[in-house]
Amino acid sequence: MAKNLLIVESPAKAKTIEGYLGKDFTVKSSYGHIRDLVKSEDAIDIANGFTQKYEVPADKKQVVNELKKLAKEADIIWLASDEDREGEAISWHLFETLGLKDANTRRIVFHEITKPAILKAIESPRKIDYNLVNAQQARRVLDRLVGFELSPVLWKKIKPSLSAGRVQSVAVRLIVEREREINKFKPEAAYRVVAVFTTGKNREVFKAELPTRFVQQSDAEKFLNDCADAIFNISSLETKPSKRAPAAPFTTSTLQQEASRKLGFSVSRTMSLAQRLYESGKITYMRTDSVNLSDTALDAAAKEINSAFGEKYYQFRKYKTKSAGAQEAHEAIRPTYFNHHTTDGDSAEVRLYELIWKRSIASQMSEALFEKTTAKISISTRKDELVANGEVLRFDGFLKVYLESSDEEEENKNDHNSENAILPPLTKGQQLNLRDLNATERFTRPPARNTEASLVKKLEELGIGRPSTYAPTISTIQNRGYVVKEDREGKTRNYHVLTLINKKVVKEQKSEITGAEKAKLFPTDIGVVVNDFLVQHFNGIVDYHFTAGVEKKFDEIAQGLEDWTKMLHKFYEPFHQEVEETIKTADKARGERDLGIDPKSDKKVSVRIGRYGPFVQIGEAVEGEEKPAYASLRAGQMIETITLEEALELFKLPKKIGVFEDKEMTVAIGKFGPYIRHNSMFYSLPKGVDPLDVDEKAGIEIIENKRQADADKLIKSFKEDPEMRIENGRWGPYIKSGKLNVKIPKGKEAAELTYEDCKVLADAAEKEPKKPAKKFAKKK
DNA sequence: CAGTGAGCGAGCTTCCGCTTGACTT
Repeated sequence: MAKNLLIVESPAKAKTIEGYLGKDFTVKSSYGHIRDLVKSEDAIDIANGFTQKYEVPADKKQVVNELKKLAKEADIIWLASDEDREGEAISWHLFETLGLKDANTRRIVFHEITKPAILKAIESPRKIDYNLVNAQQARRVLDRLVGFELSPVLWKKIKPSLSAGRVQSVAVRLIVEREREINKFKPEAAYRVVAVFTTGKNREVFKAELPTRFVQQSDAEKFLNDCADAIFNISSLETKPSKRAPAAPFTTSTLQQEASRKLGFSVSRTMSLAQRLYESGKITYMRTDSVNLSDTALDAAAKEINSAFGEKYYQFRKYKTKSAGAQEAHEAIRPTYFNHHTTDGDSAEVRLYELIWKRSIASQMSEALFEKTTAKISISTRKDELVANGEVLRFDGFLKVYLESSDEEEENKNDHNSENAILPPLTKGQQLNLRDLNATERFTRPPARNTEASLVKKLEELGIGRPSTYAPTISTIQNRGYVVKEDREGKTRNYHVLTLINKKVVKEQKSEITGAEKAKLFPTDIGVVVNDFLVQHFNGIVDYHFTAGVEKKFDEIAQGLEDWTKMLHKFYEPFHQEVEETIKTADKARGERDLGIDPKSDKKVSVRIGRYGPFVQIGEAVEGEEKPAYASLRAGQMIETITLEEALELFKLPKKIGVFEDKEMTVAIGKFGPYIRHNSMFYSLPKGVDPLDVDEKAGIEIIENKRQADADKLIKSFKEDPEMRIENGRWGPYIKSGKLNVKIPKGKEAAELTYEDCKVLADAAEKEPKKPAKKFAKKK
């Protein structure tokens, strides 16, 4: 029988440690926190020093019971939860809930899961640090008070079931404010001049650019004309060495960012893949804010670099955390075994593993060395000089395995930049042959919309949220409908290009797509209304620096410099006052906006949020008079930005366009685009057709075309039941039984199936359990 | 793939952080 019970937070960790400690130790996991505040209003007794009422949630009862039993049988209980605020609280909750005794309980901590680290920890146990526990309680209580007092204000003033909190509300605010910056942004055009020169016998080609841009087209044109007969010489040539150092190994946040940029993973996908790698022992813990590598890891990395790449590629490095709120209870995310350059598993797992391996290995490698060359080119007819930049890699160093990407790079990838190309051999004074010269109109860019990962980056910079909550927070603000992750189509924009051809300037107009977005975060109307309400009435809470401020207080509590109940009182009293005041005095917020007057009816046009979402209204509801006209906004339209014209357009549809086979045809726009409704059937309009242009004749044509296409698809129909048919689909034939599509089992020939065969298959398919509507459906 | 948009009232919603499943494809 084991004499010792050691409890950690994660079962995967428990398994590893059990292997290190031998049979005198039973190592178990608490699966994170084992208790939480009760859900009801009496969870916190404010008048009584913020006394808390805790309960063991249903899904934790089993764990707690097992731990209780094992604790009774053990001589010594080792509480080995993480060494941070939350970890200390977990130990305290375990102590309380399991009914442990001071005499045989030991609190130990370690930062890395290695045998020496754990043995060392066991040699120097301590007591539970109640200052740290108090800091956690203050954090927990403050979050509950903020969340559970603020949310009901929203239910009263905006809509039921809404939520607000210290973290999520700031996340939404970041998205709303970024969207406003983008809407406000006015792009400025200027001409960028690029010249292409040839040199030497082989007529090698390189590009040079004018450092200044011309706002006026006439200035750009004059420049080009001036160059028509000019002589170009290298006026100066400068070569400077430069170097680049590798990035620190991954934390949760940087892993999410790189996996998003390089692999296109959402933050939750990254985390669940990382969890799988962690559970199968391939990487260290994936929820961390530390950039530290353990000594054993450093040794292993050094060994691997020396043997795989050679000594000159190795460089010992120690990284310091940059994020203010870091608690560093774990190591950085790294492979468990540096000599495993790749791994098995599905391709996403493999790609994430390789990313982690490369980043970790590169972090202990030498700098990359470059030679940067800048050539200035004089123009005999102008004072301006053209500049050509070249970069030559002299030693690859860490670039042999890994190059960190950046958001800016993503931004610039459309801009055909000539920067950092390789220059041919050049000499000072050398005369160059001009091959091409043009001036292209370029526009300043609005600030970039956030991706999930770039939002995580900002939250981390502000010290808001923790590694374990970044992914859930991003999901929450989407699930609440405050923010949507969407693709949006761009708009066509014209720009001008001036080109010097045969010593004459030729003007050309070209067009490009601008503003197209893929998987970016957009605020919704309800997100905007909730945010504006919170900013107006609870500015202190949604202030970007609120968390940083309270974190400072929590640190003081943790150091025993501040009393946690005093701190909470100081916060709570004015906050609660604000809540009461707002409930009493604030108006209901519907985000209403007046767009102007409808020229046809002379009535007021307004938009606001209704029960079913945002809608436009023409006129006002007055008793005894005709009801106002209503129309819902379409996807991509927002209260804040819709114009009067766009709003009035909404009333042109649905439109009756005529009669076909004694039934009316109606054109409307639905979730999947414009369609014709006829005899309870839907017919999508062909792409590019304006629904307002569709008349009776065009409508009939569309319906007949669709019927013809359906007939072409038909393989077989049955007299017994007109709803039952076999059709040719994209992936081969299938049975269509009413609304249900049924796969044809392998080995059966579609054309030979009888009605009875189809009926049996369809009935079987009907009985099959339907997949749930959402992955994480509502909790009961 | 609708068009809707009044009011009342009971009963419900909601936070952040620490952990994994149990589900699909």
